[in-house]
Formats: sequence, C-alpha cells, structure tokens
Amino acid sequence: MNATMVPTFSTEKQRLAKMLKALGNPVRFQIVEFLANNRTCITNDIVRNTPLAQSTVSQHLKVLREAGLIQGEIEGPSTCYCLDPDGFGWLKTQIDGWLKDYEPCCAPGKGK
Amino acid sequence: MNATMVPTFSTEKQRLAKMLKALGNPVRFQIVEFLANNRTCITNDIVRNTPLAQSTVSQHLKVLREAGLIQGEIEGPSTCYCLDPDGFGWLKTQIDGWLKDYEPCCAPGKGK
DNA sequence: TCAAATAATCGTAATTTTGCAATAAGGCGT
DNA sequence: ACGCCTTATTGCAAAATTACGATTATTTGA
Repeated sequence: MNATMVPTFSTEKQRLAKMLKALGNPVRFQIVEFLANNRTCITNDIVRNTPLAQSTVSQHLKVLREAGLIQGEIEGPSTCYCLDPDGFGWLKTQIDGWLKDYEPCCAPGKGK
Repeated sequence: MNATMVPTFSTEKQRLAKMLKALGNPVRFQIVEFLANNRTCITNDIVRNTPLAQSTVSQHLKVLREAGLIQGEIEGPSTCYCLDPDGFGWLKTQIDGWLKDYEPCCAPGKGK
C-alpha cells in the first residue's frame, strides 16, 4: 500500500488472485455483502454485525482494502468504508477474460 | 454432489461463497487459468504443469468441481476437465448484484 | 488536559487448509 | 487374467490462516 492508498500489484494475475483470495474468506464475504446492502459506510457497525472481535474485523477490512475491493476514508475518530466499484468492475472483466471464446471441450452430451 | 454431477447448494449465497473460496486458492486459480488457455481438456496434463503431487491436484480439481466451476467427464481411463461457462456466468451476475445501483459513500474527493 | 470512543497493529494460540505418500478403483491392451 | 496407466480417496504432518486480547494512536467533547 502506497501513500495514495491505491494498492499496487506486480502483475494483473497477482491482483486478480489477491482479490479472489480476499473474497474467499466467509467473514470477508459477509463484510462485502454488508457493504453492498448498506451503502451508508460503516465501520464499527460491521463489528456489531458480527460475533467477532474488533481487531479481527479490522484485519479483514485491511485485507479487503489491500485487494482493492473496498475503500476506507478516515472521518474523525472513525473510518468510513464502502465497496470500490472500480475494483469489482475490474474483477468482472477479468472473469470475462476466462470465458472469452471459450467452448467446453467435454460438455455433457458432446462427443464421447 | 449428486448423481447428475451437478452440485447442490442450500442458498445462492452459499454457492457464491463456495465458488469464491475455491477460486481463492492460488493453485486452483492457476488450474482455472490453465483450463481457460487450453480448452483441450486435460487431466494428467494439469499435474505435469504443476510441481504438486497427483493426489494434491486431484483434490483441488474436486473442490473446483464441487463449486460448479469446472466439469469433469470420464473418458476411458482418464478424466477430461474443462471450465463450466454457466458457473462462471452465474458468478459474474452475482458480482453484478453487489454493484447494482451502488454508489460509494466515501469516494475519494467526495464530500468533506 | 483528561476521559471516552474508535480503529489499527502486534504477538500468540487455535483452527483450518494444504500437500504428500500410500492405497484403492476402474479402464485398456495383450 | 495380467500388468499398465490414470485418477480418486484416505490418513496424517506441515504450513498457512484466523481470532483474540492487549496495546497504541488518534479524535472528540467535557
């Protein structure tokens, strides 16, 4: 993480892998869902919506931030978090890349 | 996994979480990339394109299969694997759901 | 300035995941 | 039937991740 708070990645593949790894954890998955449903950016609210300790949630938020999936803005004593639409948009296009011109070679009912 | 080889999930959220968890592992990520690049479905080739043991690769393939991300068709003594376009398509629409009508509440440069 | 509130970081224990060898199981050719 | 080949499964050790309490830092209001 650099001074501009924008994560850097050596390659696109690494960025994609990092994103998916971040989303692969059930707690972080729920945090993303929470942010998607409550655009009103919350920070301590996330802790309250979870059985976990504050420090644990804070760590997960850090992982999501460093993956470029959420943004956190310090507002007074608290931090306001929200999804990063650009990050998710980029993620979608990457998944698209996997399917580009893809035809399953062993689709059920094909060949044999 | 039932008789039709189609994974079942109690809820959509669980299915999504399972998919993302499957993709969150670097080895499985590379397997997906390999399958995306080599539509000629391979099985033992995946093992050869990896420093891992056959049993390890087999386990990862199982996880991807049970997440609905790849399909495996038994062809004689070997198994032919390929991406499941439907699974990936579904994944994309789910991610879209997160962004639907979403506006970041703490975008850099906004408010304050 | 001081106490309260919020959040990040650090060290460590508990849990989970991963990787491997060994084994089992099925198909193919002779 | 017999090897040979390919893949799946199992049990266990190693590695990685996660969760927590304690601590630190910062802001706000009294």
